[in-house]
Amino acid sequence: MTKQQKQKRITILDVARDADVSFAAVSKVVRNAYGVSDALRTKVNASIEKLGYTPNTAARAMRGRTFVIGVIFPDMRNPFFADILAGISAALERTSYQSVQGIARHSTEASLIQSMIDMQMDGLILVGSTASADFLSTIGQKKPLVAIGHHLPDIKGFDTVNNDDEISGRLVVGHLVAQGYRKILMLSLDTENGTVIERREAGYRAEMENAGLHDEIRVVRVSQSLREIQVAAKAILGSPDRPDAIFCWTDFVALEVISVAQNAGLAIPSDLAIVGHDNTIYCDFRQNSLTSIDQSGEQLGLQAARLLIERIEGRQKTEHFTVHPRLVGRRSSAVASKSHE
Amino acid sequence: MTKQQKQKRITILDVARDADVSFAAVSKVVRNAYGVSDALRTKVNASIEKLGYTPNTAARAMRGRTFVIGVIFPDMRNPFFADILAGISAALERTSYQSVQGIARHSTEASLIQSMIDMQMDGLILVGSTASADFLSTIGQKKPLVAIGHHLPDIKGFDTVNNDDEISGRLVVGHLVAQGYRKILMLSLDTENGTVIERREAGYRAEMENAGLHDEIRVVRVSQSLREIQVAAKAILGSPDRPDAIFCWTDFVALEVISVAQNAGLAIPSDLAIVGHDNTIYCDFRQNSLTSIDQSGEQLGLQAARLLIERIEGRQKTEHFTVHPRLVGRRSSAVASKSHE
DNA sequence: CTGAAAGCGCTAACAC
DNA sequence: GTGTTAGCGCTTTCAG
Repeated sequence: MTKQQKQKRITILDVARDADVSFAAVSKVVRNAYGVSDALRTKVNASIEKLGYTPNTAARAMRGRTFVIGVIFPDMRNPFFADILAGISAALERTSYQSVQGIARHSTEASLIQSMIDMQMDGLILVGSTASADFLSTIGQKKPLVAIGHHLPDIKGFDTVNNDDEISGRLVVGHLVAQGYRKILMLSLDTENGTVIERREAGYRAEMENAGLHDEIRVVRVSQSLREIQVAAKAILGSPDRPDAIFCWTDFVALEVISVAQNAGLAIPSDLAIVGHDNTIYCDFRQNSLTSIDQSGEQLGLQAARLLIERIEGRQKTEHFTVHPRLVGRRSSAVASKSHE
Repeated sequence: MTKQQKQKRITILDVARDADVSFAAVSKVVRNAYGVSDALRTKVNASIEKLGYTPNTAARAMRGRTFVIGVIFPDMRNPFFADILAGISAALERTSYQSVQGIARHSTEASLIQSMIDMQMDGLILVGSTASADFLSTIGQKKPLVAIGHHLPDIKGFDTVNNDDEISGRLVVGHLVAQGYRKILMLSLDTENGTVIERREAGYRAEMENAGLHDEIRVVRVSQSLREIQVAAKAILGSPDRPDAIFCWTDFVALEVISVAQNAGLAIPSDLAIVGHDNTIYCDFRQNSLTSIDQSGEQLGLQAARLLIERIEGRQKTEHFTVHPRLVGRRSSAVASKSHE
């Protein structure tokens, strides 16, 4: 044990002594509880300020709320998640809640969820969770829970916030068809429980049918690994019936496809159009100029935080919130180049 | 309060009852404490397994360690941080410690640190903190603390892990000079307490002197905002004495400069060479082909976690660890194009 | 080797 | 309006 640990921290008792009131009075002031006079409040607040008191969250956790919520991401590399977090933070700013984040891949997600529960967090936001709806329902029974990007029908026991991914797929195909592309392939994610991805694929298929391109429907699913994406992209671009457009499930994959296509000597967008998803900050760079779907991560995060707090404060009924995507056209799909000035 | 909160969780008492031993015995088994028979241990572990018991971190926190450490990042958009986190996670995997993350800009950093202390985390790793050394020393007195990317001389009271940023600067200039560039400008960060950046600048200056390019030394400092970077890049590239090479303090800035340069009709690397820093995953894309400095984020994270745990377990003496950067050459600085196959 | 007992700092009834 | 009191689940002496 280090020497540091032995230092005594300022507790509610120190404040009470300093302000010359009972420690219960201090607790009430801190919690904004009912039944404290202004005089007392002022006096206590002065002492809190003077001593630099902050409540011990762990101790709070043993009796009631911690005012901490946990946010779990599947990885930290996708800049889209930063947008979601920005939305969550914005929503939390006006409340007394704080958030901490955790990063967990599929295999470690359950244990991270458990340890956040063990830390007595008041609620959880799961972003792009690959856990089953059943599992999440079980957790939802124990803790307020909101899932972003997990939209099976008829989910009960926890709230969800989602982009309308079917529309995403439709928008992309509609756009590409309008630009004159026909052989449109979707490069999708090979996931355990990819409900978001499934909807996106469904939208792609539906709109392809709609455009009379039934025979051109082609979906290739690969993992998140850069290596596998590269191999798949090369295979697709090297095949005799090469597509003339590729819709990638997320921007990062699209950027990799651009890279592979350029290495193969293909011109974008004349030989090949590429569309991504999430409209991350990299899309706008001239060297990428990537057409993408904007699903407003900030909105998703904002709504998730709102729903979670409602849950924590007592709502029982399940709610599902949907945001609507829009397409942002850039050069990678033959949209007339727009000046950045 | 939601209904969920009222559900009773499995406690040490339930386990004790099930295993028919005292609850103190269970505590000892869980903590791997000295003085429990194998028979008792087996019995208790069976009950723990059977009941699915996990210790309540908050309750633990009130008496001893939580086995949770907090990691604070300045933002979530730089993929370099993901590498650092990967290193930390790898180091923690073989221990009983877990980590949670927090994201804080300069103005919210102090309060996030405080709330992690309030949550009784056993230690803190600060990545790219912009807080003063004094402030961090104060915190270091209360909690084990390791800072990554904060290398003022003579720091006491907390450990640091750093890339040798002076060498970074030297490597870049040396490389560019070798490639025939002379008018090398550094696009740096305008930070409150940019000690990492200052070292990098120092290396740049030193090597410029060394190469007899004293008169070409030019450092431009801008904030992290995309808008400001853009404006600065345009100004630099539009000026009459445009540099023939730009060293950017981080890859993201370099990518933006590539974008602006292309929009301005400049060819890379013939009109302009660009070098980044951190060797993030985007450097390798054909459309960027960005020469960059690799400072091994994973190594930084690994060492930071190691030092932190040593501190938690009792080390008093301050330690500083340094890793050595290397340059990864790509097309943006005229290195012969390498095939990706 | 095992168990009993004393809190850690706080919240929330409840009593004054 | 304000103070008293009883725990929350656990770790950690200290007796047995």
